[in-house]
Amino acid sequence: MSQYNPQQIESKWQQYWQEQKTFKTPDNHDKPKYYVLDMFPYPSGSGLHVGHPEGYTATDIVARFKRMKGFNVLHPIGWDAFGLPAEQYAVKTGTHPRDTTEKNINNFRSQLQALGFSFDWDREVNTTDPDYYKWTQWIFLKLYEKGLAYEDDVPVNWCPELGTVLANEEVIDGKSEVGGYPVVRKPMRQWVLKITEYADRLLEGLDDLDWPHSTKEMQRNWIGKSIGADIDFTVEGVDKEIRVFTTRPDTIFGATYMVLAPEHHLVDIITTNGQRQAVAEYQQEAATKSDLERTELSKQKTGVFTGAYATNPATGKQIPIWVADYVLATYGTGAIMAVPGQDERDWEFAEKFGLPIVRTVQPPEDFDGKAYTGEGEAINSDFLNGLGVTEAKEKIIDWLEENEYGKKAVNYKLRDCLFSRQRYWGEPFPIIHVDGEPKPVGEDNLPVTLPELNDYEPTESGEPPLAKAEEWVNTTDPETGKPAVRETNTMPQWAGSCWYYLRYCSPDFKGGPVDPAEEDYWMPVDLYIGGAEHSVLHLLYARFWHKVLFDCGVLKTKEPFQKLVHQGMILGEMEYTGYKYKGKWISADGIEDIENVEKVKLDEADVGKQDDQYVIKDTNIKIDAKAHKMSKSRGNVVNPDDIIDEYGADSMRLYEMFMGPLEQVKPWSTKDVDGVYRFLGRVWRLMIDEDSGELLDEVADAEPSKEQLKTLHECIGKVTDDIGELSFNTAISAMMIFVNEANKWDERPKAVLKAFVKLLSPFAPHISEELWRRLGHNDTIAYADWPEFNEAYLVAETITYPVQVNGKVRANIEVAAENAKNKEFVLNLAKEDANVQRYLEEGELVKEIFVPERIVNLVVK
RNA sequence: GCCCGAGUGGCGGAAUUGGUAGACGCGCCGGAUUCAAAAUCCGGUUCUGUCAAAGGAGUGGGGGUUCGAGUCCCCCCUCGGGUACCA
Repeated sequence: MSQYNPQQIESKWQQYWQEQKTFKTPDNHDKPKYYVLDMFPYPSGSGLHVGHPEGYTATDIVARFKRMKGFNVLHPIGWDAFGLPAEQYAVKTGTHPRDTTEKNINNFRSQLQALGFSFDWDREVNTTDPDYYKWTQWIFLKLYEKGLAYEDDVPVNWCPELGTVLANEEVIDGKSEVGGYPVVRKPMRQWVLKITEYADRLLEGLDDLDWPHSTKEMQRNWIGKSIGADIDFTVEGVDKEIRVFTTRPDTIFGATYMVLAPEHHLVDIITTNGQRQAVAEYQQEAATKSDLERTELSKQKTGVFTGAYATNPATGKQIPIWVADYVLATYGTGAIMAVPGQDERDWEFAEKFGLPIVRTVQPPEDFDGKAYTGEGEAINSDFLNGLGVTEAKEKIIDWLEENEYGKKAVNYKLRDCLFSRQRYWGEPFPIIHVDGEPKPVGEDNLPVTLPELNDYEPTESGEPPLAKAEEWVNTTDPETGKPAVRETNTMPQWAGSCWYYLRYCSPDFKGGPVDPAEEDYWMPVDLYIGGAEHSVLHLLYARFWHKVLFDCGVLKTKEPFQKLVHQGMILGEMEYTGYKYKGKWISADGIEDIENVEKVKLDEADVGKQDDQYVIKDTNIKIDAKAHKMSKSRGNVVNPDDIIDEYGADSMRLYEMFMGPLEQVKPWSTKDVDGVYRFLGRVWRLMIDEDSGELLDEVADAEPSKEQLKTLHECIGKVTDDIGELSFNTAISAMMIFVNEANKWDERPKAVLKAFVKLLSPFAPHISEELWRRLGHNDTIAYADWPEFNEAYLVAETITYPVQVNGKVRANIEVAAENAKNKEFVLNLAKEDANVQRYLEEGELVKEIFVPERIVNLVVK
């Protein structure tokens, strides 16, 4: 008895690969290289979910394919292992985060190995390893030296109860997501990275990258470059000017008032005594609102008059200055000239507070809205009248510059990024404070390692946990011998992931983050696969660091990731939900309006379909049918281990690739795994006698027939092309077609079977290794030559032409290959067909369409 | 609101980029094998119609271009993702 037994085969070959170090990256640079990278995982306690293997299988297929195509392949993995969960667990249990992390990594590693991924395990990196974070710190020092890392008081979401700073998404309605404690905006001393200095280069660099359009677009929006003008308005009676940024300087004649953000530094100076109290109250109110609240409550504009006036430099008129929180302190100059005629927000505000509105762009006749933001001729604008928006902008900027009222200016939405966290489990900063001033510790003193602590909670005064390690904190400046205090903040989780792809090139290099020769050979990453949730932050920060290291002369490449692909999320199984009210089924529409509706999960067998609606079978009671995101709380999480136990890793890999296009969101369906499992069974039985376990008698050293070669080469062509385009689902389909065909053969030439096994091997490596061995090879299939596609074998003896009359197929005709391109011959044959003739008789033949080897269309009137 | 992306059988999806819509798989129906079942194998499976054919309809809806449209153009609807007072 020797049926296809994945469990046996898979552990055998996984062991073989490990012992033989089959996937060790070659040390020499004698071949073309290919660097294929996955976004490395955070090793969480719950282990792998089915989303991880999706991207990893895709890259593994490409890695294995490229090896067989003769490339030196770098295909590494590692761990993004700093982070909050291990620290929170430590606070609760006292377990050192290092121990938790190590345990989780071991679990992840064995899960990944059970899937048969061809990672080079000798190149594993771990962001929490001092040998790794030494270089994270080293890069920070470079940033510091270049003036790109600085300390600043930044308002952060401070939660006194939790004693920590929270990210915006961790704050809900002014309360902490965990525990529901109040959160306040509080300025704290933080490390900040000056990413804004690279805004233009980060924008321009996108052009040449082979990335999803939407991802590039998101980065562009995030950087948010806008071109306009800075204009200074003088304040009446105060020797101050207010600078505004505007993208519409052409509308300045319609600027009927100004607005300052509540935090603007001039508010206190210009406010008149009469308005002082009202303004102070308004500022107080604004301070207690979070950014989110300000925008969410934005339906109603609020604001107060400062009592002060400025002069509009274009009109010479006095315009009132208001304070309102719809102007953000953090964008532009924190002040605007308000042009209600051409700005919806200004219109809304002007309407509410009775401020004058002047149109300076002529709206089209049929325009019935309020503010008009489109193209049009300038009106009410003196010397700009009659000009289009673009010309008016140019002219007014010239005028502003001549009269020294302002100048052309560029602004970005992008802000410098907060780089410190008040936490333990992160990279310590290589910074000491001497006489209250920050000072780098010097390269020779790296790494600055994390001290041991007894507990991981922040101090009562809200200082980070590291402040408790007094012996560590209090040190001396090695240069001057003066007493010094170590920085007690740590770096955020994303620090380590900004450069890990570089470390893989030379994981043991002692002279820097990456060996220049290795970087020169391996970089850039040729294919990077990971989730779309990292479209902006990770990918932008990594590009930023990369460019900084380029400027430092550490790197020769300008961009890290040449081609990027996002795998689509895998949702849970389709769920059918019916609704009951007072014990009776009710239709799914309109249930929002009814209270006490009972949700009932339905089995697929009880579901029917009427037109486009899902219904309870044989009724017309509508139900909901939806696949949801996998989540513990929903209880629809699929564990890869279970699938491997039942079907094997090869089936798991194959199924995830067969589900649909890699980039698409798709619902999981365990019963569909049966399909690919059966396919592998058929592959097995194509060659192996299940009774004896030996090769079948049909498997022979015979010359392949023409037909067999055609079947094989159709498969080679399709699979080769499809891997190149990451269309794994159709590649698998092509292999299924081959096997369905080959199973009919009485004689199965070894040469054909071997070629097929090679095609299968990147997808289902374990069964392929096993069959390769049984077909008479003693070495691994991993470096076998990829089969050469030969189009000559595809030539068919006859070609079938569909024959249309007026665009509808009325017959199919067989034409011998030698006549297939003979237009006259084919058309005559087509017209002879009895059914075609019936339709030709209905009128006069006016046109004949002949597309060689495709179609015939006869047009009759 | 704005910016992307997508709508194809009962389900996941395919379609050489303008050339026979529904490949491949799941499910379902029928048959073979079996004492029986599992497993496996063979056949069928968009809807409608028919003993069978011939036909007719059909890729979210409406219009258009074309000999020919799932594919190209215009308008609309629905769903998914991102973003949100960025002046």
